[in-house]
Amino acid sequence: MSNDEHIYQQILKAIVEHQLPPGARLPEDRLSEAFGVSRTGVRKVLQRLALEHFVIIEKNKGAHVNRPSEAEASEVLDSRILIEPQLIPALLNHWDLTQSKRFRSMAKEEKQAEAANQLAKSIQLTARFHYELANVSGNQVLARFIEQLCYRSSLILAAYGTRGSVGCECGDHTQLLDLLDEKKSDQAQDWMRHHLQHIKSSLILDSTTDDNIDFQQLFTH
Amino acid sequence: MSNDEHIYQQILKAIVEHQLPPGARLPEDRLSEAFGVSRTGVRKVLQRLALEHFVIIEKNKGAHVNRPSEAEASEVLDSRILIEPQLIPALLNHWDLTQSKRFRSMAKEEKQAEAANQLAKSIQLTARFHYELANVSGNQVLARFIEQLCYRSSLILAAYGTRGSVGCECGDHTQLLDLLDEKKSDQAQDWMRHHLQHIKSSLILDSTTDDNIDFQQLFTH
DNA sequence: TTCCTATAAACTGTATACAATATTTTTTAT
DNA sequence: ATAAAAAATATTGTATACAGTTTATAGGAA
Repeated sequence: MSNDEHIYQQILKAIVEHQLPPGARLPEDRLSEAFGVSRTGVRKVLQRLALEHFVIIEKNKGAHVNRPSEAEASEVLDSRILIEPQLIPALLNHWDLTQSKRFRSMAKEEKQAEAANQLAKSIQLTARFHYELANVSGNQVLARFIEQLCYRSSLILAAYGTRGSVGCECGDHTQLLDLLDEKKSDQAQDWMRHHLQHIKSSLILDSTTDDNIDFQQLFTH
Repeated sequence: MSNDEHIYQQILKAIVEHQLPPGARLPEDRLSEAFGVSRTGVRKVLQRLALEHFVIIEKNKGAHVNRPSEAEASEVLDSRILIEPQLIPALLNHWDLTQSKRFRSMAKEEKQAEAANQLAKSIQLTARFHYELANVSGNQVLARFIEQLCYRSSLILAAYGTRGSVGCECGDHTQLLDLLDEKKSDQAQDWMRHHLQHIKSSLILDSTTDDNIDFQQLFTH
């Protein structure tokens, strides 16, 4: 793996696993020192992360971890709800025992991570289950897009997730695998739709943001 | 518009409108001279274009305009076929006379550009019709993705399009607008699906690439 | 104290320098 | 004349320098 890619993966992982919370500043000096490269290298990575909506870069103010708006959160989930179920027919064309076993082992790992309260690992595996599944459909272009949306969803959970959100998201992926094994395309699609809808409704999207609190309403009763 | 954004738009335009054909090299010196900035600025833009699949950057070899593989071409069109029709229900929620007029004037401009054989303008307007339509659906995340896919489609046309492809792609967008005005959601979705399918099948995806010609088969008859 | 202002420190934006790699041209031997 | 080898040129990758901007700190007046 190239050096840039390594730095990219490290920072993305830290953001997605909520080590770097939304709003956290990312000074180029500190990062270049941490990774042992010049600012040139980290700037490149930060610009990529900005294009992918994981960080925001403001002119002369540098980069900070994105705090997704409610609209963004909603749209990312809606996009997944629209696309992921649609991938299932193509996915079933490539579905076989090997795939089934692979995903079952992933689902098992997920449950273990969740049981052991390993938040970071749990988040990582949940996202991975979805985008690896998208990948089986065979359309790389869509799979890459879904991968991005899964990572963005992890970031959204950091901002709007309830305590049990990640566990919720797990739901139980083995249910889906059962339907896939039985080639029940329509039911699998419905399951996926409801699964994602469930995640979306577990978010707290009630337009009370930190920096825009209506004190008048809050203290007048 | 920031300076970077200006350079980005200029180069993207040149690629999408087939001024810079697939395979064309993009030396940083030449570009920085042309735009009157240092290499730093153009590198940033080239890296963005690479992430978006408009150019390919090879280590120590620099950037050249991407020549999409057949698989990529096929997947980009398939992605549009999957998503764009699905956007129509949401789109109809925001559809009114103002929108209708706006798009009819765009469709008219398209026809004129095509009639006048203005290839570049024609390509630009055809892509724009689609991604502006996606934008009306209200989901910015999906709309931005569709915008990318539309531009990539233009690049794909440069590589695999037949002479009449661009004209073909125009089909007649006013037909769709008629269906939208009548709120015929299902028919509009079908129209969109067939429209995109038509564009896809107009491409020449027959695995005979320039650098892999089977001379044996070609001259043995 | 609290607020405003001035100064200092930290940080980003852009250009440039230099080393490493690739490409082209020239030279040399067969 | 052709092909291989060597030198010269061009191009990219990375670090660094410096100017411009923002943010933090300190000092002084109400």
